[in-house]
Amino acid sequence: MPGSGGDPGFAEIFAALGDPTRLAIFDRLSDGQARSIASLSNDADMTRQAVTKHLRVLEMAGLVESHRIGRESRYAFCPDRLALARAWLDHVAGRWDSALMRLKSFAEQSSD
Amino acid sequence: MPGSGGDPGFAEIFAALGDPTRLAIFDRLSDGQARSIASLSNDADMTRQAVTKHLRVLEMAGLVESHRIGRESRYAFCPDRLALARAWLDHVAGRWDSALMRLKSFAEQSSD
DNA sequence: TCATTAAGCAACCTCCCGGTTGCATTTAAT
DNA sequence: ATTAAATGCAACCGGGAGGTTGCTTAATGA
Repeated sequence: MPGSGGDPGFAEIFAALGDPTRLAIFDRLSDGQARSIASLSNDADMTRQAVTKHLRVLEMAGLVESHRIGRESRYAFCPDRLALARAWLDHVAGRWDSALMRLKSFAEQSSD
Repeated sequence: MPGSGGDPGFAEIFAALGDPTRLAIFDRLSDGQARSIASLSNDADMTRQAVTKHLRVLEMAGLVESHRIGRESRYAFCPDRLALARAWLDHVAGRWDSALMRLKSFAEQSSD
C-alpha cells in the first residue's frame, strides 16, 4: 500500500534479495523445480551450511518454501512475496512518473 | 538480463532497499522533490550522521543522486536503477509463470 | 547389517552495518 | 563581525551477517 516506506515487511524482502548468493538461488528456483540443499550447494562456492543459512533467510522472507521428503528437504520458489515487492516498486515508480507529469504540464502551462 | 542471478549489481540495489529507513527515504524522495539531509533527518528517529550514511548507501547503489547547493546537499530520486530492479523481478516472475504454463499444459496433455 | 548420503545443530570467528559522539569547516543570516 | 545552520570527517561501539568446522541424527542403498 502507498506510504508504506516504513513498513519493515518490504525491507525484509529486499534484504533477502540483497545478497548475490541468495539472488542466484532465487533465480535458480524460479524455473519451478524444487531442489535439495545439497543440489543447491553444488554450484555455490561455499559450504552446505552457508547455503542452508541463506535458504533460511529466503524462507523467513517468504520468498521460498521448504518441505522435507525422506532425508532431504527441498526448497521451492514462492511467488507471493515477489508479487508484493514488485507492487511496491511499481508504486514508487508510478509516483515518480506522476511527479514528472505534473512538472511537465506545469512547464507547458508556464510557457503558454 | 536473463541468468543474471549472480550479478552483484542487482544484489547491491536490493541490499540498498533492504533497510526500513532507506526504504522510507527512497519512498519519500519518489515525489520528485529533492531534499536536504537535515530535512530528511527530521522525520527519522536517528542522528543526522546515520541518515547521511543511509543516503550514501542509496547513492552508491545509484538509486539517488546528490548535488550541493550552497551549504546544503540535496538528494534526489534517480529512476534508472529502480527500472533495472523492476526488470529483474519481472524476469524472474516471467520465468516462474512460464514454468507454471508448461506444467499446466503437461497436466492437460497427460489427462487427455 | 553396514556404509553412505542429506541434513540439523552448535560453537566459533571475522568483518561490516547501523548508530553514536565530538570536532572541524563552510555558508547563510543578523 | 558574529552567530547559527548544514554538512563533512573520524573514531568508536555493539551486534548481527556470512562463513567455517565438528559432531550428531535420520534415511537410503548395497
